[in-house]
Amino acid sequence: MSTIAKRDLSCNEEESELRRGPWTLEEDSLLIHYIARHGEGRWNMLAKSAGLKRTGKSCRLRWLNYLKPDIKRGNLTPQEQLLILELHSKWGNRWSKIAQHLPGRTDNEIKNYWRTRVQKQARQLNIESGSKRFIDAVKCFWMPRLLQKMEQSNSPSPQSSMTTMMNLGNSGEASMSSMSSSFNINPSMSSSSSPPQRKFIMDDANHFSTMSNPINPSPDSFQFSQPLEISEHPKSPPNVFENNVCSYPIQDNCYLDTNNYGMEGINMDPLSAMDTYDFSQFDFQTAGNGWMLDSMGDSTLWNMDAM
DNA sequence: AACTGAGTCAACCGCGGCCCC
DNA sequence: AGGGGCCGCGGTTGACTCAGT
Repeated sequence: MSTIAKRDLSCNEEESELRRGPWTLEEDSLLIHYIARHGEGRWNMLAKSAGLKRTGKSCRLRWLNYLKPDIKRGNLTPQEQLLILELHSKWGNRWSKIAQHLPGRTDNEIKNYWRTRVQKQARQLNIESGSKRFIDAVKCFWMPRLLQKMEQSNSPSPQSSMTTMMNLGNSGEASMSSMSSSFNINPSMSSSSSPPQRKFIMDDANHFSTMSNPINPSPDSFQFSQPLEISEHPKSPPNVFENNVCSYPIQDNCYLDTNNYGMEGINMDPLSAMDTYDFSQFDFQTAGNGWMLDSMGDSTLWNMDAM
């Protein structure tokens, strides 16, 4: 008899005993109290000893994904979303590995986020998630918008949430190490009285930097591990997807140039000429990339509020 | 108010790796 | 070496919620 058949048999034998479906409060309470007394692990034995008519697997899942005290509730923050996008670009669907770098978030939650939010965007763009084109779209549109959202939510304490993000990243090997980045964000570019431009720097050592004046740096509160990097931005309407370079304004007030899968290339220098820029002016280089324009012109896509 | 379709997320399932005997 | 049990991971499902009509 095959292993699988044996497994099925053993499952059938116990099927009448075992409960399935949503957990009740009583079951939750049993599990919580048992783990409080005896600790977690040995899930099959735990299930029996605790008097739960559940499989060890089910107990483990319930504990790790729902009952464990340090689990965070609520929506993923833009910082967490950004980290997920970055780590997924590096590791793919290694949800548990990604989750290790988002304290309080479970692999299940991250996986659900990816499937319901990220893959939804891919479907709407009519592209395959995980494809080169989709990765480009994530890098060129989604990440910068998250960054901008972070900046907006950061004020009046601009570095706090970014610092949080970097701390998250410091928990392991991946962190934000690939995000040697430099980008400027000026959310109020379109207003006549622009606030001081703020520039963010991320380096290979997971150090995050911010400064109010990139020309004459005066650090707000940060450490440098490398000389400040000041990115240049193009002064003319960009080419799009030429030699796989994604280079165009991402919003009225931001400009993005990326030529790789990391965030190394992200520049979000405000570009005053882009204030009134209209996506419809774009002359895409290749017909094959028309998908991007079509979809990006739709303001309902890549809407961070919907994430 | 009732219906419907889309979105969300907890839970289940199958598989593979690891460890012990 | 290999069989069996346990554990963890990633994919999938289905119940529930909510917004739109």
